[in-house]
Amino acid sequence: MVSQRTRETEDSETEEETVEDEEEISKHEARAQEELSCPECDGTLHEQGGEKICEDCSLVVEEDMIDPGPEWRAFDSKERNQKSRVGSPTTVTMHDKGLTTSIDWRDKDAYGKSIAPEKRRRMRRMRKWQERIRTKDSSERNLQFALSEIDRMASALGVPRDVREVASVLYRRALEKDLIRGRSIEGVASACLYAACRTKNIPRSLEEIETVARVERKEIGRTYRYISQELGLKMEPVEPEQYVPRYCTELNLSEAVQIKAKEIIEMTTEAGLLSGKSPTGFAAAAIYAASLLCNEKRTQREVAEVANVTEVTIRNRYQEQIKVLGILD
DNA sequence: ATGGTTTTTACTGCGTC
DNA sequence: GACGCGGTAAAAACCAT
Repeated sequence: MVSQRTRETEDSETEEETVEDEEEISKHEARAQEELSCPECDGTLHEQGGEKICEDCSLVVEEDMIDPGPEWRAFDSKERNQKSRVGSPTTVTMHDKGLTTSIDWRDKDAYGKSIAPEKRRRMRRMRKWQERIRTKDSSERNLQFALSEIDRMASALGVPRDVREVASVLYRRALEKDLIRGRSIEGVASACLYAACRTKNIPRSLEEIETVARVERKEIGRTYRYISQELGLKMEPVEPEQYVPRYCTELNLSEAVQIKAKEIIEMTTEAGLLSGKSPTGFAAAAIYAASLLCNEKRTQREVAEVANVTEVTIRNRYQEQIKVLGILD
């Protein structure tokens, strides 16, 4: 009831020196994107949340893209030179951040010559210990399993890599703070992924997470709330707009409907209808209404299906929305 | 634990194709 | 008659206290 949305400026830590370089980077990105244009209207494509979206008509051109960019961030050109690149980048999605030393099993030296017998014994011992250290204790194995689970689920949902990284970091922090105790690894991993999606503005609803997770929604939600509180994650409520492009493409609706739906959401949100309501249902109702207005009607059932809400919810939101809109138009 | 709010479940009636 | 749609009541889920 009091969940009126708080528009906070998040991440307002803009340091002066970084600015020009950030610009340079974004210019570079823009150039890369200009080569591609929308098949429908030749508009510029814009990458957002693992989806390629046309800026003009909001058509989702490509989903589940692979993020080819570097996983590190460069804050100035010096740093960028340093970081780009020798060897594989470190990644938090591996339990040892991919930094393991691996010792060859062959008893040969760097020139391929056999190693003297007395050294061989030493090598063998080192190898053994290396393996022991790699998966040191239960928490390491725990992490290993959890991170592979996060990766599996993220792949199944088709979320980009940076989200997985965030999820991995969250899991590590949860583990450090000993928040896993008494909870299933699966549950915490799912919750971390859900949280990561939200922080990265790539909305995947709990329902969607549930389809790939091995735990039920209730537990994911409960665990999510717990860890987000314990880790001090400041989450803003999900904006209904974020669901619009995905739902619309799933329903084969045109860009006009998307724009209309977003309009409806904006106007009705102004009027305070969103407060306390589920963003998915809200978006679904707006899409339904927009589909009617644009003569591309979809049934309530169809919309309800893709949005994972019931028709009743759509009806209720829809009624409220058109009531407000009726006064306005 | 409790109470208030929202969503879901289940069911009914009405109009249309 | 099947289907879409609107409405309702009761159960379930959710959330803050």
